[in-house]
Amino acid sequence: MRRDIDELVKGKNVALRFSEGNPEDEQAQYLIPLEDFFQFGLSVDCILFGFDGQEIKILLIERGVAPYKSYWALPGDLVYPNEDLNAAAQRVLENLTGIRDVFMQQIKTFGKTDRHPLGRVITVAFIALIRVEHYETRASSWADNVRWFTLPEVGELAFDHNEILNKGVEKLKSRVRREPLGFELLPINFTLNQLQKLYEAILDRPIDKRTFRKKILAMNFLVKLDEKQTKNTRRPACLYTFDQTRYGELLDKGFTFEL
Amino acid sequence: MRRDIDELVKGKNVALRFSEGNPEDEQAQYLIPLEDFFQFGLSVDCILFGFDGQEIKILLIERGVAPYKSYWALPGDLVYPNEDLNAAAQRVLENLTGIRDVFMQQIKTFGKTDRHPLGRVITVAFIALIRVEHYETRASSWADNVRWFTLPEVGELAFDHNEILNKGVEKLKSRVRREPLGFELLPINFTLNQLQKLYEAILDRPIDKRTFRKKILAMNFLVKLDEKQTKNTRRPACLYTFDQTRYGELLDKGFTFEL
DNA sequence: TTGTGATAGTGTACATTTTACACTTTATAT
DNA sequence: ATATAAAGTGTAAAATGTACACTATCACAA
Repeated sequence: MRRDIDELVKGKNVALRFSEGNPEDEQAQYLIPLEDFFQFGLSVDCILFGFDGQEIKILLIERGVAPYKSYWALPGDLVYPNEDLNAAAQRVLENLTGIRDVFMQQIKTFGKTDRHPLGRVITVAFIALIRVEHYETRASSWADNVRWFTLPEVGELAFDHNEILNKGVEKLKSRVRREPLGFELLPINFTLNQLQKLYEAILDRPIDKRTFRKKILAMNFLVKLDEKQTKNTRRPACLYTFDQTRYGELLDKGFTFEL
Repeated sequence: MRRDIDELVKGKNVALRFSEGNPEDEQAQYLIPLEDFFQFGLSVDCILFGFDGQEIKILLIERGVAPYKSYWALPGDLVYPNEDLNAAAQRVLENLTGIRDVFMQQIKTFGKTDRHPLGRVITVAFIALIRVEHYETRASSWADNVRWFTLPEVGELAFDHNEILNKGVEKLKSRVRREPLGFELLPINFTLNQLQKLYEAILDRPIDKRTFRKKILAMNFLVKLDEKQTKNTRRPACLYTFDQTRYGELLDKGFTFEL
């Protein structure tokens, strides 16, 4: 993939030569000044959202190394040279929580020239949603400490992570109304009350119970299960599950989720 | 900003040392393997949308250099080491069209490992909207040729630019319904019929005239001007303009644009 | 100047969607 | 058996969205 890469390290002002097709063809060659190429660091940062039944929480790590040692930060890491962006983000979260195939979406890339004290490192930010029931956080070599925060608990973070976090919360709020993301934060089988509480937590406003149930059931991709909630103090609630296949079929017919 | 950078070129396996605060403090130092750092190329690509009164058009350039010489491509360029992402995108479009302060939004970052034949170059994609009345395209040192395309006219583009373009069109369609972007594509003063045609072109479906006018005027941020359209063949239409200040005030009151 | 043609501009009735609102049911725990 | 706490359900009024067809105005040409 990368050719003549040895040229890169021979000296600071060496240009990288690259030819396409016939190497004799002068026209097919061009020079790119090294100064302009392969100068950037690249990282991914993940805003990992969870839901404990009451509140939306965000997983942060306490940095164990400089820069920003002992600051709390979004989990993130440098991208490996042969790794896709999504793969890097998945890797970060797998190392941290042990979960594979986390639901994840890219939200924005942050690239201010001075955002990293070490040099020009740009970062691609993702939001990730997990079912809290599953997670098991692990300390990593980069982190002293790992902890779930509610939004108001979050203080000053490392790098530009406050800005990234704000963007992530904003995107979660807007996307959760137009895409069926909420289910990623609940157990596979959930009650309608759990779902409603989740939406109320994300959108930060109360929702009328009957209206909510009518709307969400009318969309016709929730399947009512025979089993009911166990371990409830009082009357147990019916369990539902999100039918991905049915949702896909609806999409094909031009349906758009909206809440 | 970047310290000890000379280390970078001394040899392939040298690590970059960085210390924060007191250099005596061992704890505050850490090593990053060179292999993982400053390995990436970074570019921006712009999807430049224009509207000729009938159809949405996209500006493409014909590449004059390898790779993908003589393919059509989105305008883009490598980001300078000390340049912010937005600044780079603005520069690309200023060089191409002579316009400064183009309306622009980041849409997504594309970073597949094999997307660039030269090496690992990731690109941050933007959509940009301009008033066609103003533009004056210029050939650049990178481009043989510059031309507006309608969407169906676009063939196979360089790199992964078809994928980027599709994403851009998708984002334009969804954002134009939730943000007052359309006005960026029309002259400062425009008629309601022009505005309607624009929406019909972007959303690719007919809209009822009376419904459209009622909706858009009810939002209360369009100002009817005294002057009327000139150079019309038949009855001239009233001109309107978008009142940015008024729109801002509405936003503060919790209003959300929706069409 | 007058007539004609093309586009601008307007209002209403009906259908749909959204909202607000309070009581009954059910399983559990005592 | 009974008390309790949470689950679950329907309707009417308001607001919003949609469909639809004619009149008004100016430019141009005769």
